[in-house]
Amino acid sequence: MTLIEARGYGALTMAALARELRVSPSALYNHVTAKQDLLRWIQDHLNQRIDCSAFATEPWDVAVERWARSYRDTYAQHAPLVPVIAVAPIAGAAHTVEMYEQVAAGLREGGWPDPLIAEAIVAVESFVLGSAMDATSPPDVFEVGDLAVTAPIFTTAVKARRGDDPAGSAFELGLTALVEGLRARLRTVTTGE
Amino acid sequence: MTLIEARGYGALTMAALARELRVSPSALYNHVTAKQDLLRWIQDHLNQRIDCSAFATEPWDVAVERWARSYRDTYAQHAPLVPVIAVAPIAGAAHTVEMYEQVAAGLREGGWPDPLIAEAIVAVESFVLGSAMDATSPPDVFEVGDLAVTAPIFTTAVKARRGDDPAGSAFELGLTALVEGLRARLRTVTTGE
DNA sequence: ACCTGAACACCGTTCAAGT
DNA sequence: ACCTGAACACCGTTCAAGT
Repeated sequence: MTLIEARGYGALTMAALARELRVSPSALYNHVTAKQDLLRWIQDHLNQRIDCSAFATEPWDVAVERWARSYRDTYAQHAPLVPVIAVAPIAGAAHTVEMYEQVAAGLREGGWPDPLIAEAIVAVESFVLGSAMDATSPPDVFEVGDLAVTAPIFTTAVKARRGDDPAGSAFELGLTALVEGLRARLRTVTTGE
Repeated sequence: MTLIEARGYGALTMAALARELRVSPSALYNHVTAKQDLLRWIQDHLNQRIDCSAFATEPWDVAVERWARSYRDTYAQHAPLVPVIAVAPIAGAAHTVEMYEQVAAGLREGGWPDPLIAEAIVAVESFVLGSAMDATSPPDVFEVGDLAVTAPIFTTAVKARRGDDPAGSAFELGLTALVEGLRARLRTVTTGE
C-alpha cells in the first residue's frame, strides 16, 4: 500500500490512490475516515524505519546523534509529511510510540531526570524536522539577486559556504552543537543536586 | 491588505481575499502570479516584525537567543506559513534579506568565520521553525492511550513534564543548549587556528 | 462488510471580453 | 493597466444504492 509513495506526494491524491488500488475513490472511506488518517498511517510506517538501535548500546549522546541523522534523512525524503507529523497526536501509532520509548529509555539510562526527558526529545525533534524541511529547499534559496548591495555581509557569508551540501553541513553543525549543549546541561543538572 | 490574517489561514483563500477586497477572484492575478507569491509577500511582511536589534548592541550569543525567541513567537502564530517559508527563495524579499544581514553582521562581529556564518544561521533557523510548528501541536499529542503499557518509560516521562507550556519549555531547553553548543564550537574554531 | 456512481462544495487558475 | 464572468481541471468527502 505504501509502495505508492514512490510517485511523490503531489500525486498522493485520494483519486490517484484509488486508481492504484483499482477501486473507486469513495471506497477508500471504508478504511479511513479522512485523508489525515492515511497520512498518519504513512507516518507511523515511516517511523518504523528510523534507527533507534543505538540507544540500547551506546551512550545517550552518540545515540541521539545517530537517531537524529536517521530521523532527518527519512523525512527529508518525505517533506510534505513534516507539517502533518509535527502536530499529529501519537495515540494509536504503535511504531511511533515504540520509537519514543526507546529514546526515552536511552535518555533515562544516560542519567536524564524524568521531567527533562520529554523536553529534550521535543527539542531534538524540532531541530530534526526543521532541518528536514530545510533539506528540501532549492540550492538558490539564499540568492539575493539585486538586493546584494543591501546585504554585503550576508552575501559574502553565503558565498563563503563550502561543500556541495550546505543543508547537510548546517544540520551537522546544529546537531553537534545541540548535543554538546545538552551534555553541558545534563552536567549542571546532575551536579547541582 | 495583510489585515486579513486575523481571520486565520484556513480562510485565506483567493476567493475570500477577493471578497475582502470587493473584487473578483480573477482580478487578483493582475497583482500576483500565483498564491505562492502572496504567501511570500506575507512572509516578508512578517519577517519585518522579527526583532534583530540585539545584534547591534549585544554579544552574538545573547542576540541569537533574542532573535530566535522573536522568530519562533512570530511563526508560532502563523504556522501554516512555515512549510512555505522554509523552502521559499529569498530573492526580492527585502525585509527578509535585511534580517539575514543583521544576523550575519552580528555573527561576524562576534568572531564567527565567514564559512560558518550561513551554516549557523540555517541551524538556528531550522530549530526555530521546527519549534514554531511544535508550538501549534495540541496539548494531547503525547497521549499514548492504550499503548501506555508498551511504553512505560516514555509515559512516565511525559507525565513528569512540568509547567503549563511544555512546548515553550522544550524550546527554551533546546535554544540554550544550541547556543551553548555554538559557543563551544566557536571556541574550538578560533583557538584551533 | 465493502463497493459503486453520482453529486456536492469547494479549490487555484486561465482567458476572452470589456473599460 | 486593471477589471469581470464564465469556464476548467481539479480537490476531499458524502450518501443512496447495490452485492
